[in-house]
Amino acid sequence: MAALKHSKQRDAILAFLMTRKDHPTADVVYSGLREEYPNISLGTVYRNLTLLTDLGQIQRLRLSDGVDHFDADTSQHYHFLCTKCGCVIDLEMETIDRINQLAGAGFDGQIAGNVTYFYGLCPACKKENK
Amino acid sequence: MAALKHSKQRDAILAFLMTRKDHPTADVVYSGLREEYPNISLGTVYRNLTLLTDLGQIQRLRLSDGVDHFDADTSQHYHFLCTKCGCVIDLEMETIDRINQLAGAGFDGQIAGNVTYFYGLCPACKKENK
DNA sequence: TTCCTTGCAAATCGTTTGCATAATG
DNA sequence: CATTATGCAAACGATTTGCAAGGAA
Repeated sequence: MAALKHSKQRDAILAFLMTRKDHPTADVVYSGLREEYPNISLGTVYRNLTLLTDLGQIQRLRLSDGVDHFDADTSQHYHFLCTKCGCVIDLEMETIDRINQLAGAGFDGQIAGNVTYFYGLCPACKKENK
Repeated sequence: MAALKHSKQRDAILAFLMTRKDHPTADVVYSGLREEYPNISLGTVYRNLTLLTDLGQIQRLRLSDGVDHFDADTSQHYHFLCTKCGCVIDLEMETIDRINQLAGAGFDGQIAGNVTYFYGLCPACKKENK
């Protein structure tokens, strides 16, 4: 198994993610880091985002917008995707993991977990829509 | 707005989808129809799957495996994705739409719905794993 | 005849990967 | 020195699209 070496880029990527709670995409991370690291490449960003995800230091959000989002908050929590502006917001709510039991009843396989996120209009778009 | 015309290909795609409950991908639909329609193109399959989805005649499942699956059953129900073999199975379970209320409490936006699916080992892979 | 739909191929988009070079331990 | 990480560009896989020709109303 690979013997992880330190890298400025990886640090910068993780640091960048920790400063934001809007769950940026790889491309946003890339653009955001271009200023401080003009030579950083998209490949490096992707490689490190995947690595950090595998290490459990960040989490990858795969919503239905077709682009992966990343979140430095690895605690269990739920997300909201705005169908109008596409923004992703954290939701404050209790766990709903008991739905796994509901799903498991009458199912012969083994339920390991669920993927759940909510959609609709974010506060800003809702206000605008009036 | 376009004035929908009839097409054999569209009929065949819908019919094919209705014969299967394994939630095939566009490519599987394409391959499956090649026998009866040797000249059908992938583009046509994609175009019609999207059209049928927009018409509400089928539903598109966007799971975390990176490939869209399609389901001719448009009634509300839940899906299970096997993390080992990648198969997609329907789950028999009551609605969990009340989680929308949980999500909406303390959220300023408007929750329109949720995307939820379960994952783990399907019956076959579970048995095999012993 | 109108114009929607098709087949085909090229294009797009997000993401991954090969390779030579740079950086880390 | 042994290896991992990087930058760059090319490769990828899924899906979309432009266009000329075919088919439905």
